[in-house]
Amino acid sequence: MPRDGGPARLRLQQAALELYERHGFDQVTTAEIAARAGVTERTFYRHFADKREVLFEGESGLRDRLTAGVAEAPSDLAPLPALLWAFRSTLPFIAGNRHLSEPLRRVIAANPQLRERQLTKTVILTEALAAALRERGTPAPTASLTARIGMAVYAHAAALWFADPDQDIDELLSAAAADLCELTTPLARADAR
Amino acid sequence: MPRDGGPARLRLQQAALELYERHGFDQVTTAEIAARAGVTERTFYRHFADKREVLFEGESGLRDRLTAGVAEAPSDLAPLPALLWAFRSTLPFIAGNRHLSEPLRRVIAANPQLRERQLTKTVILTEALAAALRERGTPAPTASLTARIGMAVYAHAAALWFADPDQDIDELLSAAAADLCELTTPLARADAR
DNA sequence: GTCTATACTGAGATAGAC
DNA sequence: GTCTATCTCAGTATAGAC
Repeated sequence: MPRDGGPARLRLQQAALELYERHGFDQVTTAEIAARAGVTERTFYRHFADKREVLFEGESGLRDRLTAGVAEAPSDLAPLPALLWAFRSTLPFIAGNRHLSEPLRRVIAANPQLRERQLTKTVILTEALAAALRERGTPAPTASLTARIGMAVYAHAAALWFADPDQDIDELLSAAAADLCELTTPLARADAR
Repeated sequence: MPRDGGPARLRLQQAALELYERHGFDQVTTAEIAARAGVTERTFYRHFADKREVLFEGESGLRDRLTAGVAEAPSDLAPLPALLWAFRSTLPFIAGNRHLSEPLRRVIAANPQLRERQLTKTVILTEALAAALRERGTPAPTASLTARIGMAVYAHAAALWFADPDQDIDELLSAAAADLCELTTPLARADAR
């Protein structure tokens, strides 16, 4: 069996993104992707659990950066500020990779199946952030709630940024955090009930 | 074609839940579900878009109740308190249906495909809540962020409740809201940056 | 209601790295 | 020799087209 140069995995990812973007996710078969990558269809499934997963390798990279950011955040920061600190530390990376992540984003946005998979990745990321907070000593329930709230703020800022890329993402994140404070002040007045 | 008694749709839902629970989602074919419901496989796909969707009819009921709750909430309530008010108004319904929703919950939790679909339903619910807040006059970006935060609080409380059903879900929701306030106080001190 | 494409799975064989 | 990546072949079931 001739093994040509590059790793099949990477070639499959590139082939998939190109074909998905050109013809649409539904119109591309795994056989086509495999053919373009120079391997058989079965090999596709050895590397990726299904037709969607081939696009989401990059997610784990972001996850690693964010959890590392939580670990590196100043230890005197409270849970939520520590999370926001971690988000800020990844913004340069995100903004810098925009030209690469943009086509991927478009492909995912265009297909329900891919959007569905991305939600799963978001949940995994949320759980990873909760675990990272627990590593800092945050109690488990607090860590879980903080991760959910932090992801909500982050997702909100990201959505605004994607809607209007000219805005500064750092400022959007700060604004979202400030908005969160405003939203919760009436709750504090009403006390625990 | 003999049409026996009950509506096919309901029989399909019941048959699917029973079979999924007994044999596992992956091990059940749509043909088996249809046969058990006394219809053809084609009829299954007339009623439900895919093998998963058959389990998620109840979600739209909860969505309707929650959006109605947001509309009915006292008009002087700020967005987030209004949302929490709506959540509280649905708690009796949720707690009351527990014996019915429990097996459904187990089936969904046991399968990644079903969990993935549920996440989609959660996103749809979040967007519906944001729309309901806009109907109350909440500006669009605030409505969106509020819906995300509210869902985070609700999901957190629900997770704790499912982990320990003996706790009072109303108190769990209040506690989650109080925890949210505590989480955000250090943010307010650090100001907008 | 019928037919079909294709996503996905399983078992077993081969090729090369170490 | 082991281990891993790949291929071959054969099959099932979902979902969509007709």
